[in-house]
Amino acid sequence: MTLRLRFVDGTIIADGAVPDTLPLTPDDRDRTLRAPAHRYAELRSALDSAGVDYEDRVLDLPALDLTTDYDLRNYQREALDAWDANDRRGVLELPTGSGKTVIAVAAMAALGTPTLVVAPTVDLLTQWRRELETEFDVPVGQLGGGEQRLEDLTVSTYDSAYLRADDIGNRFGFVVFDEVHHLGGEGYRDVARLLAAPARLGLTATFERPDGAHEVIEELVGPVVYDLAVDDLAGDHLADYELRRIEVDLTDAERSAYEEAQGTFVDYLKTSNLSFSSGSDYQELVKRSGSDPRAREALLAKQEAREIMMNADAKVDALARLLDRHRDDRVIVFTAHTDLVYRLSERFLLPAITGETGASERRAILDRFRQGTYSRIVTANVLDEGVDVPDANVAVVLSGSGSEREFTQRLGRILRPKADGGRALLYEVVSAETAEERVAERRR
DNA sequence: TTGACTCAACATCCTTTGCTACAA
DNA sequence: TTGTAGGTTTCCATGTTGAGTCA
Repeated sequence: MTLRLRFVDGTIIADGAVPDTLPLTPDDRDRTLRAPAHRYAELRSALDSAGVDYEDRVLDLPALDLTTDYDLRNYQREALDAWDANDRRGVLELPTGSGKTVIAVAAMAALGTPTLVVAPTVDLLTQWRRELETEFDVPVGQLGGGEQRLEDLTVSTYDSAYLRADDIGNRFGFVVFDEVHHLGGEGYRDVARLLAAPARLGLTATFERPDGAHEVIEELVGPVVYDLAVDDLAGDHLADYELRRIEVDLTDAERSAYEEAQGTFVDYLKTSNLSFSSGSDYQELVKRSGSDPRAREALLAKQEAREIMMNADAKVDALARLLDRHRDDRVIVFTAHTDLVYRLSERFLLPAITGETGASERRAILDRFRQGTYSRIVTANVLDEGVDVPDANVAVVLSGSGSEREFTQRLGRILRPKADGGRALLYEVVSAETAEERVAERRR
């Protein structure tokens, strides 16, 4: 019996005489040899180079006529070529606003095979679908956002792709992961694992993850094959920009509350033999806090210290001065906590967007910002990613995490090239002599 | 179709010090 | 004496999102 490959529930099963060099593991339940579907391309090339004759029933895909008349910029062409040269696998790390979508569309046109595009939010899903419908003359399916319709070109959320991957894993020859850093999530990585698509493209502005899970992504999608930083494109395809740090002092009351809380935390560390040389020690502390009351107290104290430094009164005053200085500019204000968003919204009469803001209200606010009815908005972490935010030229970061990704995304909100060629400004307001100075240092 | 709700998943959460028991 | 591991089956809090359900 000749060797036969078939797709079952997110895995490739090999029937017949199988060379032992193949990366397959025996499945005791039904005595078959299996590999996760993402290794399909690898299996094929192993069989081909061993000269083994086999029957391939994994994918049976129609050829699609996808033509496009996009004119790629130089760096977009280079990125596409680099991906092509790496057996059509890999990640492109490019800044927000550099036209990642365009590159993916060009790749789809070049391959002409059924393609799945996976994106993290419904908002991005809608943008992708619109883009593909405009560009190609074929129906575009959608999984997620209330629809479950499969077509040769389909866009999906990570959540829906996760739910459907085992039964649609053999329907596509190409998969595009937008904001591919999400694929490192414990559950989401199964999406890439259960798909057989040999061609894989990941898009992101910040590939590396603090938890190291980008290594998993490299295995499932491929390594970074092309990358550009904001500074490579600033002044050319993106606006020039400037970062300004403003330090503010805590009030006396804030200072003493901060020192006391931070002290509780540091005292615990000194007696707890936690080394804190890496982020994993924080996880350890969290674990302990489940059973050790002192660990719990330390963690809550740390939480309190963070809230004090991130929401300091002087930041509100600093914002007042900045809003005054930039009366004629388009300003987005970012914070880490929703409470502060609403406080600022009341005091300065700013339209606010947080996780609690419903979809229709959010759309209305963004529309008015786009039209110019509003020239400033305040938000927590909502507009960090995956939302089509109208352009601004001034960003004020009142508080944020130490995440490089969050910082890059916030900066990206003001980098669209300006009509008058003007430069964008990002202010970071930081509480002096607190841990926030380190946090701000870490993110950039 | 919309809105309000619940639930689960994901992300961030961080510091400048050196412990203790055990096996080789 | 020296070098090394220490640990299972997670999870203090806050914020955001998608899926699913129900009215």
